[in-house]
Amino acid sequence: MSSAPWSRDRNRIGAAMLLLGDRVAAAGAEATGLRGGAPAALVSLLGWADGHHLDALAGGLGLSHSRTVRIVDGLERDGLVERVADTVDGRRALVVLTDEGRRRAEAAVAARSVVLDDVLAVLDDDQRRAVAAAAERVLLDQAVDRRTARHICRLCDVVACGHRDGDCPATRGADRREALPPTEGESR
Amino acid sequence: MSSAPWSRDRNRIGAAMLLLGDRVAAAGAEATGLRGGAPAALVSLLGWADGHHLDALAGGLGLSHSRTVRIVDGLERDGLVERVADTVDGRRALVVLTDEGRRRAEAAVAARSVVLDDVLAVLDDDQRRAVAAAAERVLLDQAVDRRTARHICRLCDVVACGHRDGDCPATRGADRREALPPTEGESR
DNA sequence: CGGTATTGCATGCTCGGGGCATACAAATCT
DNA sequence: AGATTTGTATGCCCCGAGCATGCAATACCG
Repeated sequence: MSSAPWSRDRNRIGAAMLLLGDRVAAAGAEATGLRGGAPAALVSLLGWADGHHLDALAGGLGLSHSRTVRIVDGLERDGLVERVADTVDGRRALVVLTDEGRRRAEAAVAARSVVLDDVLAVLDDDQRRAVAAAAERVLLDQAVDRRTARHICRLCDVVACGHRDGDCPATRGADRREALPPTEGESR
Repeated sequence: MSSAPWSRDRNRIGAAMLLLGDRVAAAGAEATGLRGGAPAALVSLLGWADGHHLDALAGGLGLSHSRTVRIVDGLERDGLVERVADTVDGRRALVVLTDEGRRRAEAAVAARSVVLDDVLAVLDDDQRRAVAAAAERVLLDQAVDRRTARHICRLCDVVACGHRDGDCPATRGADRREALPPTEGESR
């Protein structure tokens, strides 16, 4: 059997990607009871933004400052997040997860994993590994800077991702491009 | 090098998927000058919904009837679509693409292809084939019925997809589940 | 054949997400 | 101290999404 034309393969990849995106978004919304950018905000907080100031979160989410303010307002209203004043710089509002917020964020991450498992269950181990290797290559290639990397990783399970031990492809790709010292500690 | 744990692979697949989704959505919006569900509506019209009534389009897009009405309103206002009365059933408003609408829809499909090519360019041929094979399997597995299949295919390039010659994985998957005669022409 | 139910489209309304422009507060510069 | 910069919050608007409802055409049924 000769291989299908690339246009056909390409289209299938796009369709499967769209399906996964829909499912993941729905799962995140259901697991947190939140919609729009709020689930991603929660997960990003869990991953890297906890205790950071509001603008850093906005940058990582790829949202405007004002939008991020409203999202944090909502999370605070729901008791998932607290604003604490930065003792060093009084202008800054540091956003910290509450215990309940952490639980919700973890639930969102878990829900995403469940969906991915479900959708990918039909593949065999070799296929899953092949897709993962391709994904790693794509991430290394596409994460052109740290801000982009954080945006890509806005729904990541930071532990699984490898963020903690320097194995996150997006971060690695970004560092390579920016020629930062690879041990640089997450800049502002 | 031993293989990475599945949780790590899974997360990378999810991240790459999210990246692709963002890029495709942005490209569709830019190519059409439209936002929200409108680009998908155009592409679905081009693919299978041209000349169908409004509710069919709503079902395929996975949107409410009223939302679809507004989207069609907008497309009509922009001269991309026309409502024509169904001569058989006077209640129905058939939605047909104008020439300009067809051009826009084709532009959206092309933009999606460009993005997919760009993102996947870093892979070698074997990897692309492997990912495509995995995508096909996922689609066959996940398209549980025709409505779902159309939703999955709402951004598809219908020619490349294989819709026209019975090679669309989503449609095949749906037909298998619904045990419909495989040669059924599904409306249109 | 006339009345009722169903189907299909359109519209008013509300909710919420998103961003822009702006106002305000703290810190830094000169 | 005043001026500028940086960070946050708010008013405003646009638009996407759905629900409930209204209305028209068709289909069903006595």
